[in-house]
Amino acid sequence: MTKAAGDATPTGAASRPPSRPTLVAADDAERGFPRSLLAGATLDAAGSLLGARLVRAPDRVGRIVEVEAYIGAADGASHARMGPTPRNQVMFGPPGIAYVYLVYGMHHCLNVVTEPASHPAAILIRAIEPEQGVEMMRAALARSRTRGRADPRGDGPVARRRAIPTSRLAAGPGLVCAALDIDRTFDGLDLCDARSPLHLELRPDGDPAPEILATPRVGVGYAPEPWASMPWRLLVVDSPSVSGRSRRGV
DNA sequence: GCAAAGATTTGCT
DNA sequence: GCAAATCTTTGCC
Repeated sequence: MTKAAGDATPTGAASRPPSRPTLVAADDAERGFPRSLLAGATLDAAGSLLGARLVRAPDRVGRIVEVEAYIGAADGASHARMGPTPRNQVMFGPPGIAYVYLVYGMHHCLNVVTEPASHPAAILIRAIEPEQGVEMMRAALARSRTRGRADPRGDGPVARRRAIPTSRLAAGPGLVCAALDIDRTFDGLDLCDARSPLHLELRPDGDPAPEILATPRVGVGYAPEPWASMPWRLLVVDSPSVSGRSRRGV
């Protein structure tokens, strides 16, 4: 009876990894995001992703403004440092595939697998600037926030909250997934295929190349040096949507 | 089979 | 500015 109709959250599927969609389809680079941009060096690919669009079909779109690069098995901060496991196996596959995992037991994180198969690298999407489907993002965010929470005061958990500025709806890796309804069922999805419910689109022609700033990655203090200090968090300098609370993006 | 830590976010002091 | 919430995955006995 775990199949409740309303909330489709597969809480009971703990003992079994979620079924994955078909891995790499034919080469749809012509219509989707060019896989070749993700097959090369991860840091170059990360630069290509800034300014690109993340599309959640049918109508949610955001401009990618912050990413982090995890360059391979030797990277002491990467999940790939432990070798292939049930969780990270898609990192060891071909580029352009989504790697989605759960962190701290509650937040999902979306990565784009890079470099050829057998080289386990990926790029974490840390923040997007909402462009379309803002109301749907807002609703999804509210839903994820109140999920499973009691109502201790009785006046509604959301009642006292102030409205979140649109620019901050997806200003963090967990928020990106919450706003776009991304969970582990998206693990293994082809992000280069324009038919995927979640996919990438190139930066529009009229869009100028963003000014990029590099800083150390966030939350990787457990990693040995030099990995913990490598400036592999890339962000768009003038974007109001980069992660961080009251701090500015530096 | 059990224990520890985590690529985060939020709310309160 | 600090600590809690929450549960999966990994590492070790």
